[in-house]
Amino acid sequence: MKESETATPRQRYRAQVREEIKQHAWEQVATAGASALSLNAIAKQMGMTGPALYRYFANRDELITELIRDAYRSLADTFRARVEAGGSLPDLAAALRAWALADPQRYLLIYGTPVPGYQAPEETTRIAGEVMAAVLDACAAGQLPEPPPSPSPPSPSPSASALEAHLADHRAWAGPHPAPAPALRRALAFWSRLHGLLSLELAGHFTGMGFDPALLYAAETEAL
Amino acid sequence: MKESETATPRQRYRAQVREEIKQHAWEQVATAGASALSLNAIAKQMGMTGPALYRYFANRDELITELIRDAYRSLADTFRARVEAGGSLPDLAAALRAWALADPQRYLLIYGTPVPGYQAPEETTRIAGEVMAAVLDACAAGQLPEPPPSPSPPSPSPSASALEAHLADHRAWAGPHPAPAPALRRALAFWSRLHGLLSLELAGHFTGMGFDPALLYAAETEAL
DNA sequence: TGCGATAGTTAGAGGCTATAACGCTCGTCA
DNA sequence: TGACGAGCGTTATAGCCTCTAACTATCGCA
Repeated sequence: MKESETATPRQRYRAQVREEIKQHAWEQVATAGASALSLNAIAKQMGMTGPALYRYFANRDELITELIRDAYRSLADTFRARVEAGGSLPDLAAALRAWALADPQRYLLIYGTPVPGYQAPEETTRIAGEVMAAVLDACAAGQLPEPPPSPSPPSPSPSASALEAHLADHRAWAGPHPAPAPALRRALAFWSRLHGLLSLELAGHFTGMGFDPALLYAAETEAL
Repeated sequence: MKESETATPRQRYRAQVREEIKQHAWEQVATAGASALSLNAIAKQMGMTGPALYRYFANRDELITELIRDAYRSLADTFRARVEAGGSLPDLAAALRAWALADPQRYLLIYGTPVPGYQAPEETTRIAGEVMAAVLDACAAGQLPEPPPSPSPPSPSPSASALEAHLADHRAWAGPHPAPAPALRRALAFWSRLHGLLSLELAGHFTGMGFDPALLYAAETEAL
């Protein structure tokens, strides 16, 4: 709000119209999916002609990129808030499902099928990194500080320990995060398993199967 | 082949052109994704004008539906062959990954983001059921016939047993398959976990993270 | 051999993205 | 306070796309 106070009237108007465009864009995305988003239709809804929108977004891709950025931002903020409130991994899992079900197309916008040529800008990948960092925080928090090297307990399978060794060597994606290798592994399992369930559920692959996806989700959450 | 022998020349020609159209369609899908598929472009590649293709497919959706059906058919055949050769669950997992990596867009065509309004025809859901049946076969095969009701072994977590009880009551999706509840649970875990990994990998969410997705896949396969 | 079904054509309506060129208005600054 | 210029929105246009209508030409069967 500070910025909008100090800006010139022209800048304030511009920012306001951009927001209005994005709002209509979200409505279209929510109802028909990102692929059906039409600048022309948005302009008509706003009582303008199509080309006018090109004053605000260079092209359709730039608008979608902005929506993707905002979606990542929203998810990162949601996770960050949970983690700072002391949330554990199951808390994050529940938050993720709630966030996804609140607006399925928003989830699919960032984790759904990308168009082959698309390259996300640096800012987007940075925010995506924030999301992973929050997951890593939760994984590293609810964990034994340093499990002694007794190879007995629930018999870590060969692939699992091979993976952990590999991850210990390839932890660039975790940035400067101090999470130990088992936490890295848990974070990847969290991400991929829950994404698997959510994307199948949101894509409707469970409809008609009769069972309740929430129970499956809860069981997978607990298995982590 | 029998059919094409008994058919009239007209019918044979028609079937042949349909196949040629689908072949060009697959090329487009493989390079630019299903959303970029253009009947016009296909027609030009074949030396025809756009409207000519409407003699063979009522509209763009019907062509895509046919591609989806063929993709499911291909996956179901792949699974069925493995199961009949005595393949275990890890075998199916490896086959799934190979099938997905062979043509990522084909995988995403059936398991990627659907367009909101789309309703799959009965035949498609039936073939999708075949895929699940093969997984259920593998799950039921490599399993203890009837674990005695001793609630001790690796302490089944509350959510997991609640889920199994729920699945025992809602097994309509398994059809007449005789798989016990734990097998149903394993099949769903197989499907959702591996889909999670594959869709993230194919969507490029692992690129730039440095680690090898194959190792993560192997570890998850073993965890099943 | 002739006729009917069917393949492929052109023409065109209506949608989309995107650019170019034009007026008009609003805020700023002398 | 008044003039000027930046920026907003318009129309026109090009070039895609899907899909329909109407016409022509051809192929195969009776």
